[in-house]
Amino acid sequence: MQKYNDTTYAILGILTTECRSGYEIKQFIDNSLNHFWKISYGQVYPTLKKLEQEELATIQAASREGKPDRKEYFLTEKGKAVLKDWLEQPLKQLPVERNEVLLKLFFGRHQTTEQTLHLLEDYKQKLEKLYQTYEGIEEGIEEGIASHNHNQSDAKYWLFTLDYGKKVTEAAIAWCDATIKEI
Amino acid sequence: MQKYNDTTYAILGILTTECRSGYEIKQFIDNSLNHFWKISYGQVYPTLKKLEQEELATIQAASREGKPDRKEYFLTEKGKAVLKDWLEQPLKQLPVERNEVLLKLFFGRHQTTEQTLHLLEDYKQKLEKLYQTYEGIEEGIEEGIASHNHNQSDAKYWLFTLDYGKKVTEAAIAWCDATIKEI
DNA sequence: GTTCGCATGTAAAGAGTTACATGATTGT
DNA sequence: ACAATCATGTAACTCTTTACATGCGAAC
Repeated sequence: MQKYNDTTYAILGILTTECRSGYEIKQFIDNSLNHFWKISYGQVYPTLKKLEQEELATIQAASREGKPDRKEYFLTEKGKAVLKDWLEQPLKQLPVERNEVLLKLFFGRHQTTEQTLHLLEDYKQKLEKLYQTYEGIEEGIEEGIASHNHNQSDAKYWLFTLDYGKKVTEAAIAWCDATIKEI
Repeated sequence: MQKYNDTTYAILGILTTECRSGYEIKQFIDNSLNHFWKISYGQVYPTLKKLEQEELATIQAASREGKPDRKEYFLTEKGKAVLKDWLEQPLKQLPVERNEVLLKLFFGRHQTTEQTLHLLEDYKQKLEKLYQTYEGIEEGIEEGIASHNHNQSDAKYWLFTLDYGKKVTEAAIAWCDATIKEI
């Protein structure tokens, strides 16, 4: 089976929800996958175009009263098969996550102690803000369940991914505290 | 002051250690920064070339008995100033770290429970291996201190970055365990 | 002589961001 | 008129990986 990139699989997966247009997909990623995935319109539209060319999805033009026309995409059987196949594939090697803070800290000898402390405090603050973002997304998902806006069995998995973000961010914040004390 | 990319700053920083050649820089990154930074020869050599063109470093050809010739790079005052300036700059926004596991888990509804469990167990195993890699790097740094192979005050910061990797990986492993139980 | 580690490099392809361009509809 | 939101798209640029090409010196 032909290989696609993860961005393609992400969009393929989102098309199993009620998201249908490029605009909506981008919104969805910004609101619900933002803790571990992001995407720009510069990727969304070309990828959708490719999806149709490869017959993984079909397009339907939709005029909805009160809003501009849009293109709605629907997975084909082939599209569903490609998604299913990807889900079954073993994980690739864990990617190295580049971290600007650690890179600067690594060269901490060339900074003053104040600068290093400031770096860590700034990082900690950003992490705390991130944590709050996660809580916000979590609430959004829970509201979505309550108002039946999205599939209940999807929500379960969505909450798992959020928990990951929270746990890992907590650990990073704790490391900041410990390192600030040790410097 | 002109801006460069983080890869350039990483190399600039490494040139403050005893690493002098492109080959050595690549080795160093693979051995000591591998938990939060990586680089390919396709970046190393062109970046070094640019460093010289921009007068951030000078080249010296070096013949060492028993080994092929190589080019040794030395930071200029301008190079040191650029590095220092970057260290002082405030952090950019935290990047979104794409995570293939979370992406697959997000679409867990389209998998069997067995598949999801397998995904998480595979991830956990990879994280444990990663943790061991960190311990290996840590030992390497400690040996480097003992044998005076590298600057003592560098080592302090290097160990901080490793601790980060360990703490965050631990949290991820704990999340795997908790999620496996909950599924 | 051939394999391994040391050493330097480039070209092409792929991935992703940014900035731009366009236009509909609704509310103020 | 105008701003805001919804909506689609492209071109240029940057960054990175991969694959290839080359060659020295040592050890077996």
